[in-house]
Amino acid sequence: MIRVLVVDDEPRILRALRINLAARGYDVITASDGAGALRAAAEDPPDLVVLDLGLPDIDGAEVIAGLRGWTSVPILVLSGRTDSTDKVDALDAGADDYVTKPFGMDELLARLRAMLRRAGSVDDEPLIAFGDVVVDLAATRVTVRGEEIRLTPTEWHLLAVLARNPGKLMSQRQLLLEVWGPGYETAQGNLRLYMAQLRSKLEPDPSRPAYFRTEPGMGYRFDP
Amino acid sequence: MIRVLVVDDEPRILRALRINLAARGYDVITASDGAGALRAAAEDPPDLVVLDLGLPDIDGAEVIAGLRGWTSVPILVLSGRTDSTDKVDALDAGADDYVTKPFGMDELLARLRAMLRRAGSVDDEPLIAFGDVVVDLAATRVTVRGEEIRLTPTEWHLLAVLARNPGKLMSQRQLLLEVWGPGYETAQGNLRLYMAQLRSKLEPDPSRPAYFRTEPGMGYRFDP
DNA sequence: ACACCTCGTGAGGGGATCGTCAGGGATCGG
DNA sequence: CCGATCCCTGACGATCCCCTCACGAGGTGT
Repeated sequence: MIRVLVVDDEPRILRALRINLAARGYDVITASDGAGALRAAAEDPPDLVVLDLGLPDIDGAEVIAGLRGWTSVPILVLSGRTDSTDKVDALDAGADDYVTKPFGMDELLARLRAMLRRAGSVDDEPLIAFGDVVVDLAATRVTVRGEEIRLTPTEWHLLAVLARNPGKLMSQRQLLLEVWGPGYETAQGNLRLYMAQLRSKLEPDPSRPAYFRTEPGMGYRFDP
Repeated sequence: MIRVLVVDDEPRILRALRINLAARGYDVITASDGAGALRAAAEDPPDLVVLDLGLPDIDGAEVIAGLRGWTSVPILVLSGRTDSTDKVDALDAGADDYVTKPFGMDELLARLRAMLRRAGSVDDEPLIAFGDVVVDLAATRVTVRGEEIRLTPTEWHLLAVLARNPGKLMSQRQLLLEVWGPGYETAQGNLRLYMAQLRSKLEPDPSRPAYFRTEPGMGYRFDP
């Protein structure tokens, strides 16, 4: 079953999309603001996101960035604005397609099919291995020497962001923004805490980390 | 270099696309009918196809099918028809995106970027190499003979400024302003210190610098 | 030859950052 | 109502980094 996350603050459109998508056999989950969308996506990763730009709480581009930090799920943006710069901004922020309201339902469905087709054909290596650890990003599972390890949602989210950027230095600000969202950029104590949790669960010798390395004053680096 | 195949029978549009794409650094090849498009794609596979539906010889859907038979290259369809069924047909035939004429050039370019991003063919990793040293600005990583070298934040900041201006003489005032910010323009002792640290970590013979050269009385020059 | 300036090098104190532990509040399920 | 789980906050040593100071080397003009 293909899971679709629909984000829109207008109940009318939300209802229309839910009905039409459900009728085609999609599993639909919904959110009516940006924070809810990020939360819903985190706890139950969808295969496709339909995102309205005119949300009441968070700017659309930030929602896209928040998703792109840890997932490559296809994102289709809905917007009432026909302004060209909005389209360019959304697409460059990481969206995959852009449809202006009012839209034809059959066209929207065709675009969703095209996105799913492309996402399915690109088989992106969802398995990341280092040491005795295997991380399956698609299945949300991590094992150490074959034993499954339980991670809390926040731990997993942080691991996903790091694992999708192997070898790259991630600044504290970047990590805080992508895991906790806007407004938590100064909660560095938190980041230290969860980094310690990840290390204690995944590192062979947590006191001397080999894979989740600290770059003092700059950030953290995941190095398989 | 990213190769784009543009297929359109209207010389005006063909020219506009060629100029705009070439200006952005794409390698552009063109065709003015379906048969030519299939031939051109076969003998020199492009990374991206922009396809007009109103071709004189072959129906657009057949061109898409002809390409899809052997390649998964992203296809963006151009069309003058706003009819919804055309969009659905084209997308279901295997196209990845659909834009109606008249179109905004910046929107089209943004859609092309989005498609390339998803296809995974954009990997612009600016690498700077000199001697045995490789500097990866995107990942914030430096290696010497394959061994990773740890740099402190200030060291990295200074290196980044120099590496972004290869061969150019940077005055001390300029460097101090870029790295330490306003108010530190007179801390030349500091600059000497960190330049020495960089040389000791990156130069083959730190006492006789080959890449980080001193221009007495003027400043420093990074020369790969 | 001498004074003067700029640059390179070394050592050490002050301060920021990091890892760790303990504890309270919120949520969920039984 | 109670226990379990998870998230966040605060405090504490330990570590690492940045800056200052002092001294010697090399070049330049008088």
